[in-house]
Amino acid sequence: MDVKTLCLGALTLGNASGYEIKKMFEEGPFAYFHQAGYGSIYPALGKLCEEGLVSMQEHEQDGRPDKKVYGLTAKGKTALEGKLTMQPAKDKVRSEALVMFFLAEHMDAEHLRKVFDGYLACYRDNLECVNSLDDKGVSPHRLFVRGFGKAFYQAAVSYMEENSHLLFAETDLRKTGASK
Amino acid sequence: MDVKTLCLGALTLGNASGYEIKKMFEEGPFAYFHQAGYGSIYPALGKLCEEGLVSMQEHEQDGRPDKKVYGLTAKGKTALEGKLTMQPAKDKVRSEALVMFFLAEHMDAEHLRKVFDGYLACYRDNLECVNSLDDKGVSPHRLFVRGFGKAFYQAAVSYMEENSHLLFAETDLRKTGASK
DNA sequence: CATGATATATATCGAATTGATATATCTGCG
DNA sequence: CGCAGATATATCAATTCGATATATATCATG
Repeated sequence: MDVKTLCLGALTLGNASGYEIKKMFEEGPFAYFHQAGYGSIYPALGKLCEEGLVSMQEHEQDGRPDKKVYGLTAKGKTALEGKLTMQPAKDKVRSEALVMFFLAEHMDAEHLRKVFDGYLACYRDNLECVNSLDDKGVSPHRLFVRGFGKAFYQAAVSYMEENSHLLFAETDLRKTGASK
Repeated sequence: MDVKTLCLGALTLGNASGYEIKKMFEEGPFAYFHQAGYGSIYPALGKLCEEGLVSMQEHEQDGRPDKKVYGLTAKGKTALEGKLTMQPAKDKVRSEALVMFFLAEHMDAEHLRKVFDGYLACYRDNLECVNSLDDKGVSPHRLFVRGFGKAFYQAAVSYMEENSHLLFAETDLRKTGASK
């Protein structure tokens, strides 16, 4: 699934600028399961415009550069529906923190602790963030996706809270002599 | 974390060829939290060799091309330890299936069902696969990482089993007239 | 026994993506 | 008043992806 398809998908939520689409991947509805940066969004919108799959309207703004608001055309909607008939690729996770934990024996104990604390804090934030969303009026499909994210964050936080000893056991023993 | 660093990390598990490193990301220990393809692994190993961070030894083989087995040098181990002092980037998930579920209203009901069934089956496989691993003799750090994967897979499978109705509710109503 | 699929093994290449940066201005805070 | 952060578009080098090429062994299937 390329960024062009993702942009078409984002525009089904309503007209938006490149900047706003970026935010959908950063903090918005797509944040939990996909990402895209300016460097791929702006060229993608340009190409989609050329192909007639999206329309563009410039809104003058004082000071800031003109806002270019894109919208899905009928042709674009059809193209998106076509893309959605494919088989989705397998999920891809890339977690530098887990790589580091895996290689923890090559790490300084203090830094390991710092990385762990940051990682847990991050997942707690994510969880709190999803939990604070209002589900009223959200379509069941999207609640399914949101719930999936919630379940994942919850599982991650619980697991870390219950199993941190696996990462710190040896260090603790060395430092305190004995601790459970 | 670039592929060069990942290769150094993979080589801490023992000497390996590019092909074997790829498999570590495909089915092996890294499969659950990172990935890398030939197109990045082979150039990375070449560069690491030039920089003296890994050593290389060719093993003749009958028929198949010579196997090039790489090993971590002392300099390489130091370089890896240096890389592991950084702050890890945020986890990145990209799930085409979740994008599709999010946009399910634009999809054919039959295809949606097929995608869902495939997705659930895939996570069940993953879970079974991790559960069948033997934990004996594995260091606690690595058990932590493995357990994290297990927790995630378990959460995904349970969530999908319990909440599929959110994706199919409307369709079911249309087709059967009423079904809970 | 032939055929085809899968595994071993390295390597390359165009296309896509990342991540950082440049530019310019407004808003809100202390 | 200054400074950080938000708004907004855009580009670019470096990296990564995904597919493909090459060559052979092995294993199952009809």
